[in-house]
Amino acid sequence: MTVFAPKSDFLRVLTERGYIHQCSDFAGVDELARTGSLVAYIGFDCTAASLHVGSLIQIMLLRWLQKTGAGKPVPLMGGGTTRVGDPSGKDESRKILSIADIEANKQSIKGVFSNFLSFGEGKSEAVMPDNAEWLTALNYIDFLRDVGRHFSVNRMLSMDSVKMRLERDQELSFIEFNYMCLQAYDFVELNKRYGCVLQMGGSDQWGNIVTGIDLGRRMGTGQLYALTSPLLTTASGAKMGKTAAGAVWLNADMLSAWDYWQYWRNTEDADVGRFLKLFTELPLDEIRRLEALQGAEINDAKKILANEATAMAHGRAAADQAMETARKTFEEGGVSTDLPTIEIPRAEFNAGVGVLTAFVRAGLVASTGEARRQVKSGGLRVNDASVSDERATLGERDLRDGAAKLSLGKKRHVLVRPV
RNA sequence: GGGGGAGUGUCCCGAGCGGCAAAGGGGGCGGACUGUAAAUCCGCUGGCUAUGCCUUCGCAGGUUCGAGUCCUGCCUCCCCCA
Repeated sequence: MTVFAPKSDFLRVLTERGYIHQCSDFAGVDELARTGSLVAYIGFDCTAASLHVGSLIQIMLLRWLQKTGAGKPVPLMGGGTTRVGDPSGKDESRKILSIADIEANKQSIKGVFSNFLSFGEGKSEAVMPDNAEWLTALNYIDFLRDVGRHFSVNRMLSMDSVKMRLERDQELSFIEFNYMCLQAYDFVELNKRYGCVLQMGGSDQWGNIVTGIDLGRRMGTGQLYALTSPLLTTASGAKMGKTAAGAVWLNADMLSAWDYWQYWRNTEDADVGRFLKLFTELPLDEIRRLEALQGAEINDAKKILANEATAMAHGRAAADQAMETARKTFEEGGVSTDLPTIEIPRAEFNAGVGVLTAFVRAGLVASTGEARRQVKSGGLRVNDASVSDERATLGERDLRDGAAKLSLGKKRHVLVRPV
């Protein structure tokens, strides 16, 4: 990357913290950011009911834009484009979601942003449009005449997202092939509506974004800009945001603050510094101190990472509570009443609930068969005592403060409480 | 339209002479070692009221004591020819 000394706080922060993969024109973006007149958007798919950690870096871009006073963040809901499906970076066609599902997903996703951005009509306050607002109103013939004529199929065929599919003989439907045209058109439309001149996104979006810049020039928007963030993987090569239990969702109703905190707490040593820079707002000199910690001491840095990241997504109170629960559970080996809890009717409990069944009910294992296998390898514990008899039952003697602690492995704990 | 090939354990890839709950990977989970890390090593990786029973190899039939494996039809995908 070329050496560029940004004058704006926005680009300086992004550069220092490692958010930038490519930018079409550093100086141009820098100047707009410096004068506080940078309107920038990032599109978000509505393919699931929540965004996950993989989108967090994008959300942070918008947050820094607002926080540094560089301009107006525009998180764009892809209510329209999600009906089409983006082929970028995907091997296979995406299944097409129903319009009702997309709408429900959109509503659910909207909530996340209020934790990260402040919305309003002010110059640096965020707005959240949905591209369904203009895309669904398009008339096919008009669109072809006004917009379609600016696209070269020759060039579209040479784009990585398309080329990859063609080379591997993988189906690329016409509807997906059109995705980039719609995304490009979004950029132009947002320019008209909000004076938006910068589109940001993951590095896999570079082609789509540049296509939008190009369309803008042909349709008279004036100069537009692109800025992409690196595609994040963990130090050992795994994609960000996926765990055994599934994606690391940002919505509290899909992943509890406790589990979210644990996700960050379990960061690999080699990632701590990088993640502190990207996913917290701690000052850089503080981060340098934390990432320099050696051996077991780096656990302190991970706790701070978990705390800061959780506070941003779920609030400071939820983060503090997760930390306290973790302290009691892991450092004192005790029972925190704030652990995830399931309830079992008193009568059923008194009649005797099999341990295997209890672990299934707690959601720690998928079936009694799996529970049985875990018993064999010593993975199940009740109140920290290893389960050796698969026919044992839970009873009054297992209750501590009215609940029994079931554990799978060393990290996953659930309380069972008779009511 | 004609010819050829493929679809396997509901995460993925992939072997499979008529005796198959089905080889081997990857991923994942558990255990050991540690620091709730990484790396490494070991075990497990259809379901159940469980020495048994039930459901699995694209779908539906058929042959057979017995079918992932053989036969027929259908669906989907790929390649070659038109």
